Amino acid sequence: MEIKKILNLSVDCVVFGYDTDTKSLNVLLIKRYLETKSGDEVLVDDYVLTGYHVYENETLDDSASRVLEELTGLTNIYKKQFKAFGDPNRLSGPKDLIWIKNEDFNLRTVTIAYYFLLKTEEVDLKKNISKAKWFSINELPELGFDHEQIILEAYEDLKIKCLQDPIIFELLPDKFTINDVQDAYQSILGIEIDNRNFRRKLINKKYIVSLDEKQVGVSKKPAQLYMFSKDIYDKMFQKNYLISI
Amino acid sequence: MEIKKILNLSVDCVVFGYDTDTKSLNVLLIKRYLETKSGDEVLVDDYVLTGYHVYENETLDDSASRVLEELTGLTNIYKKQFKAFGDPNRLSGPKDLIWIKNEDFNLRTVTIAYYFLLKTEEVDLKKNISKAKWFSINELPELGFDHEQIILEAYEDLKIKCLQDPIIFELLPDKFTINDVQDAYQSILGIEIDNRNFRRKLINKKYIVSLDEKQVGVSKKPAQLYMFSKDIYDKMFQKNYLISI
DNA sequence: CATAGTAAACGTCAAAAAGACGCTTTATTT
DNA sequence: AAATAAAGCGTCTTTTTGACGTTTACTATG
Repeated sequence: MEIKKILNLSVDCVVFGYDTDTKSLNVLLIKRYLETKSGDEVLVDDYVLTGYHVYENETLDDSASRVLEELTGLTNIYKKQFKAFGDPNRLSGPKDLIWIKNEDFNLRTVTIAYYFLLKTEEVDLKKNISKAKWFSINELPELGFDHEQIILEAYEDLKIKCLQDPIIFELLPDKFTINDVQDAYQSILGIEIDNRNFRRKLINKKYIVSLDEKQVGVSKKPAQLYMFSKDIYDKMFQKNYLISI
Repeated sequence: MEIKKILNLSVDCVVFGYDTDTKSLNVLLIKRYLETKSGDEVLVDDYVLTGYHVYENETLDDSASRVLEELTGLTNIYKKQFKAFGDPNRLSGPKDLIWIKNEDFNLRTVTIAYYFLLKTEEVDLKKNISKAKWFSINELPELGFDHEQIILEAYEDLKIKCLQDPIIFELLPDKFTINDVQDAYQSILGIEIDNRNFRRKLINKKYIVSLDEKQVGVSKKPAQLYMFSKDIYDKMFQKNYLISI
C-alpha cells in the first residue's frame, strides 16, 4: 500500500532575541539550502525561519519546543502559538528546486507559527551546525516562502502582548536596570518614553524588586539593578479586568 | 495508487451571539450525529461546534467563512482565528462509532479554530436543516471531542480582546443604548460596573455617536440610542500604543 | 388627570494616574 | 580636582478613575 501525504503539517518558530547592548530586537534565521532534482546542493541567497514537520505522536506545542531546542539547546523559553498559516499555495517556489529538508515541497503545507522570547546573549550560535544568524527586526534579509509575513505578524502580536503582559522581562536578563526596560520598550514599540515618568511608574510596581546590587564595569554612574517577581505579579493579577476601550 | 490521508485539516467555528434581551453571551452548537459501522444512525447526546474539512484550494479564512455561511447564511461577520488544536489523539471517541460527517475519524485531525461575533437575533435558526441551537456560555451542554476546551479558550481570548478593541459592538445591534453596552460588558466579563461612571466614560468617546432617536416600546423612560462609528475610531487609533503593564 | 414607580440621565468631590519638565546626585574619566 | 554624563529625585498640572447622591422623564395605574 502506497502512502501518499496530501497535506503536510509543520511548525515554524519566530525566535525573538533582545540584545541589551545594541537595544535591538532580533530574529534568528537560517540560511536556506535547496537542492536540484539532480541532487546538487545549491545555496539560495535567502533566509527562513526554523521549522519542521510535526511528528506523528507529538503535540503542536511539543513540536515547537523541540524545534527550538534543536536549534538553540534551550528549553523552558517563553512560547506563544500565534497563528496558523495555510494558504493552498503558500510554499510555492522555484519549480526546479526542492527544499532540502522538505521532501513534501509540492504539498500543501499548513504551518502552526510560534514565537519565542529570549535574550540574544543566551544563545550560543557557534555550537550550532546550522547557518543560524541574528537579524534586527528592522533590517530583515530576503526571506523565503511567506516567512516575512509570518515574522511581521509575530511582531505585531508581540507588540500588542507587550502592552498587556510583562513579557518584556522574558527578553531582558534576570537583573536589569530601569533604563534597560525603557530601552526595550522603546526599541520594540518604536516609541519615545519620558525617562522620569517611566521610572516612577515602574519603581512603584510591587513586582519590580530592587536588588542589593548595582551595575559593574560601566564608565559612568552605575545603575541600580532590579528583578521582576513573577510570583508577586501573579498574586496581584489573578484576573483583573480593566475596561479601557 | 491508493491514496491515504495521514492528516486531516479542518476549521472549527465558535459562533458567539449576544442576546440583548436576556443579556446572555451564547454559543451556537449542533447536535452530533454518529453512525455505527453497520450504518445505523445514532443520535449521541452531545453537541459540537460547526466545522468542516478545509477544501483543497481554499484558504483557512475562506474555509471558516464558508462554514459559517452554510450554517447561518451570514457573511461579513467579525471573525478571528484564535488557535490551532492538533493533539495527536484529540478526536478519540467511542471506538465503534464513526462521526457521520467525518470519514477520517481515525486520523489525526488538526483544526484551526475561529470565533465569530454576531447578534443572536441575526441568525434565523428555523431555516436551518441542521440541529443548531444556542447555548449560554455559562450553561454549556455536554460537548463532543475537545470542543469544550476550544470554546473556553475562545471565550478567554474574547474577554481579553474585548478590553483592547471595540469588538463589543460586533455583538450589539447597530443602534444601542449606553446600558446595552454596559450589560454586554458585565455579562461577558462577569463583572459589575458603576453605571454613572461607565456612562460618562462611554459618552465622552468621540466614536460613540448620539442618534436622533430613542427607544420605542419600552414601559419606562425610553433611552437615548447611540451608534459606534468605526470610521472615527480608526482615525483616532492609527497606532496608539499605551504602556500599561 | 394626577400620581406613583422606575429606569435614564446628570452632577459632585476626592483620589489616583499620567504627562511635562527642572534639578540634583554620583561614579568615572581626564 | 574638575568635567562629564548618565542615574535618579522632585514638583506642578492635567486627566482619568472611583464612589456615590440627585434629578429627570417617561409609562402605568388609580
